[in-house]
Amino acid sequence: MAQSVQNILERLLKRLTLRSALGEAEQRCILELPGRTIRVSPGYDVVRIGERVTHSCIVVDGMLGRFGQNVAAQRQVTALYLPGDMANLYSVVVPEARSALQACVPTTILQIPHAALREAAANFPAIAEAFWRECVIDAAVLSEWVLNVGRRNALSRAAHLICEMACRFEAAGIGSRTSFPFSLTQERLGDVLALTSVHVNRTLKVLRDDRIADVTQRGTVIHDWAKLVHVAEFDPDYLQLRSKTNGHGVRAALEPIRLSS
Amino acid sequence: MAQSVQNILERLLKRLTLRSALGEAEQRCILELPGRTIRVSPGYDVVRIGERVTHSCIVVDGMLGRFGQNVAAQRQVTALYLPGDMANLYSVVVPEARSALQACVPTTILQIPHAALREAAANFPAIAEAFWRECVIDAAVLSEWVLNVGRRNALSRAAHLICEMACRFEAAGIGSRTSFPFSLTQERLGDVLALTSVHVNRTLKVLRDDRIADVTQRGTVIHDWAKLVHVAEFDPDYLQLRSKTNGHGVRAALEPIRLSS
DNA sequence: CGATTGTTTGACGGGTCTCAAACTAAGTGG
DNA sequence: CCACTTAGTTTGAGACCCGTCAAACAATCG
Repeated sequence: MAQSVQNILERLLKRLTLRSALGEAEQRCILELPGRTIRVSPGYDVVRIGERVTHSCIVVDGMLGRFGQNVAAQRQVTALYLPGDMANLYSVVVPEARSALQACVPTTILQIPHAALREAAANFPAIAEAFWRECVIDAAVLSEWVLNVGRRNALSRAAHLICEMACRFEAAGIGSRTSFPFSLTQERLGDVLALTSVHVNRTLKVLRDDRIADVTQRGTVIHDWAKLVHVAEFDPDYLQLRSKTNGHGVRAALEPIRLSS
Repeated sequence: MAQSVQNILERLLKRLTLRSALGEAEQRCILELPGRTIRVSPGYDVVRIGERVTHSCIVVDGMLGRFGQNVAAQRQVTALYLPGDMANLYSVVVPEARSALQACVPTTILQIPHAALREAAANFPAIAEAFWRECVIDAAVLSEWVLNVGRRNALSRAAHLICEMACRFEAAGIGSRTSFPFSLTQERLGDVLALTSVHVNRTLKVLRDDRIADVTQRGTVIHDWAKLVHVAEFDPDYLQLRSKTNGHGVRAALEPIRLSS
């Protein structure tokens, strides 16, 4: 709980190097980013719509959700951010917030000034590229979510969310693939899944009765991963969580920018 | 129709400078990008899922759609690209395609090698930032689409799509706000709106009968913009189509990267 | 122990899907 | 110029998934 800023930045660095190759100087630059941690309660708006954002934040502990809203005051979560995630890295290049960022549970965040992130990106093109890549992967996850909401029914959609959370919690080093501290009220789950809380309840009941997974206030436990994946039509590739910086993939692709800077 | 590569790059440059400040050298760099145009028929896959992409493409004429697919072979369009748009700029940093890119109508595209785009980004940090920003805005549009699919009914959803297309066609300089060449088969519209073609038909009929808008094979005509916007709950801000590079906004934000490179 | 927040369950209604068939438009070849 | 084909649009009937409304139940905290 009481993690030092240093620990958090190491976790961020681990996340970045999973997908982008960073040299020693660049890694040091990331670890030396300035920032201050704040702790917020569930429902607290870290960013409000229309606000001009000056800091990006890393989730240290807890969970943040990105929200859109229609006139009927129905909310729709468009992204969930776990410990180690840069929740609004994109605000560095588009500082006018078009969606809110809200704590889903008691949450600690580390706020890093845009100026520091820009300076890091300016000094190290590989960092600029890593930031760009993180934003693109964020969009890929969002893209999968459109497919989810548009083309899967409530059961499959809920199962898909659980699969995604399982993979992301595991990658973040929190809990295991089959048991992790993912717990939202059914109301908030409805905001994520585009369902009413009543239907969320019925859907979770099916997953429970079929002995596939339990999603409760005390966390999530998966009893039958294979069946869950099947119901969800889940393919984890889009999360880009498997390291690629050791093969010839990303590293090779990076070279042109590296060489000419 | 027979536009020169030069014309297309000028259109691209116009798009970029709408949202990012680029100096003279940077503008010249964009205009000197190499590429070749190809013409494809509706249904042609410019990019297939799983493919390793080596070129990004700009839409010259026609329209491209980005597709995801679930196991039931239901397709979901996650983005539409109009003339002047960089359809898969993101592939520069994530070359493994996670979704297909398909021509929706007869389409001409300009393919630009990743290497050239990387070199431009490496030589000019402002170009790297502009590319990053375009990807982030793409994601913002996607984010609005999640809200659309998740929280609006068929009528409102269709109206929202028409509003978005109206603004984007206008910004691209094609047709007018109330009359523009947006025409897809109702089957493809269903792929975009996450509806069956039958229900697309019924929905368009309501818009037609209420004298709000006509979407036909010969294009789209809007009869009552105010009513359409109201039905759609449309707010164009998320498209980021109004120039901001003349105020102190983006230009000021750019300075840190400019200065230290 | 009451207040509050969240979960669970039931009955009913409506928006969208499915299946099916008729209709229209455009192109092709005899 | 006219059958014929093909792709797309339009309309109807019935079914199903999920939303709405309502109320009981459970858990947590002062």
